[in-house]
Amino acid sequence: MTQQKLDGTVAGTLAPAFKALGDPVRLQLMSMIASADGGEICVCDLTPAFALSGPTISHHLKTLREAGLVDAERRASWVYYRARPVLMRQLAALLAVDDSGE
Amino acid sequence: MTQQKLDGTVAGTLAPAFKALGDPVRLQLMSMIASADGGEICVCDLTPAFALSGPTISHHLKTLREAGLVDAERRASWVYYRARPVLMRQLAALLAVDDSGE
DNA sequence: TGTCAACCTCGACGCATGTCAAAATCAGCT
DNA sequence: AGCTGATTTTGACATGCGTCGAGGTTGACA
Repeated sequence: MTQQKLDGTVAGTLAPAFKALGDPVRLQLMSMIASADGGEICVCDLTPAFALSGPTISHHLKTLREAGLVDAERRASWVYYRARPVLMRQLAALLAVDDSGE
Repeated sequence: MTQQKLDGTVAGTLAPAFKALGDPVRLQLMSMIASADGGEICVCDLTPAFALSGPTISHHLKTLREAGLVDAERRASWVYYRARPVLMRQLAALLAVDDSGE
């Protein structure tokens, strides 16, 4: 009887992060940001990679920001995004733990 | 310039799985299923663990099923759910890869 | 001060989602 | 056949989400 129900607080914290990754556009944005050379990438390099309007990309980036998956910093005219690996590691760890019983 | 945009097909396949995990209830359901003793667990053991109606739990289980995260099998009057670790490993691997540049 | 480019916010539009009660299905039992 | 319990489906409702165009803010530069 090891039905380990995840703690409600943990679930409430991690679920929004999974949710933020649950959109193909945001998943691709996240992969571009996380694998960017120098650890960061400008919005002006992200936007033209998609057939979507600027506001829509901005909205998705805000979602990733609010989920705690990325950080943004303005320098001069450009805004640079970088990944926050701590949270990503938590997500990966949770999936691995779920996996352990098999 | 390693802005590795995830392939659109991959993103379209994996995003729904992340999306399915993007709800606290489903995340807890998933943890109970994945860590269940014997690798499987009955719906009748899942439902009372939440302050939600039976139909609502059934709906969330269907979402997990359609995302490819779990399998269901009916035996006698009861339906048993078990995790599909292959997909979970893909998700974990993607997060780890994103992480590698840091 | 004015102008331009980059980026974000606002308001609106359809569509998807979480939830429930009610009804349907399924399997065992009498 | 009929009853009972377990699970899913259906129909409905309110809320949330992805998208866009229009407008606003910020910073550089002349």
